[in-house]
Amino acid sequence: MGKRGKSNRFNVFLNYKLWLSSMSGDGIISEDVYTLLNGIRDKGSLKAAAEAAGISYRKAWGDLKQAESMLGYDLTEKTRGGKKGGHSELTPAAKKLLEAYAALQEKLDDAVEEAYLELKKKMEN
Amino acid sequence: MGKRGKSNRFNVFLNYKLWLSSMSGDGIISEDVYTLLNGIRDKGSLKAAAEAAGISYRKAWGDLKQAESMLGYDLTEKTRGGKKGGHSELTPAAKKLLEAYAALQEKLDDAVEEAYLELKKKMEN
DNA sequence: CACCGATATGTTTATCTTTGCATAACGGCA
DNA sequence: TGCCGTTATGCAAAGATAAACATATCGGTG
Repeated sequence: MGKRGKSNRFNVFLNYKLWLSSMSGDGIISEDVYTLLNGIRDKGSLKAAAEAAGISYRKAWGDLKQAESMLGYDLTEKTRGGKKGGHSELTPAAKKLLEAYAALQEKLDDAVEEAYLELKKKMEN
Repeated sequence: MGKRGKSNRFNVFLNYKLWLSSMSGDGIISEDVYTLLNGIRDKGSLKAAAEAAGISYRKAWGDLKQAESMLGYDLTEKTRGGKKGGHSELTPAAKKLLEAYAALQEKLDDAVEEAYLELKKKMEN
């Protein structure tokens, strides 16, 4: 089986994180927000979406509020009271954003995977 | 000049961050480490590199140590004492890593820029 | 109308990250 | 040998971030 290979393996993973910011850099729409929006679409409430995402309701609510204020339009339509206590659902703009983001993420996942393989190859020889 | 355009501009920027981690996810080589390595190559000392990067020496030293322990080999060769008090320089492995990383970053910058334009186009119509 | 469960929001705690401080070792040089 | 500037490292202090807690509001429903 020879003696090469196996010697200097580059055993690390390449990770990345995306986010949108205002031009001043302060406002942020993080990956958390996308997760939340997905959760809201699936569950119909911010509370349930926050639980599913593993973050506190307080933070989920704050993140969402900031995202909406940064974009300048609503991502969710919320109601209080009613038979189920209230609910939240996505606006058409939010649906569009989710769709566009999913495409973006898929493309970047591929690019990162490819770049990682190249990095690995360079580091292993 | 018509009335379209200008109405719903998607005035946000797409940002991203890269890092390497061990398979267990704990060890991390962040962008800070690459900045530090570049600084060490240019300045010849970790102290100067940390200052240039705008982080404390304490953190710079810790980050570097962790990166080296995670990779399993040294990225810098350091000496204490001597005429200038001591100095640090990159190992060949670190130079290789910097080179490979620069290529990776360039490729991903392009991919992100492209993805951003697509996202923008989708969101603006 | 009292209750329920979700939204809405301020306030306090806890957790995590980074800085700052202190101290030691090192090795040329005056 | 005493000084200088850098590496090396522990530990306490400060800052940033998120969780927890505490209320208040709302609107169907029993």
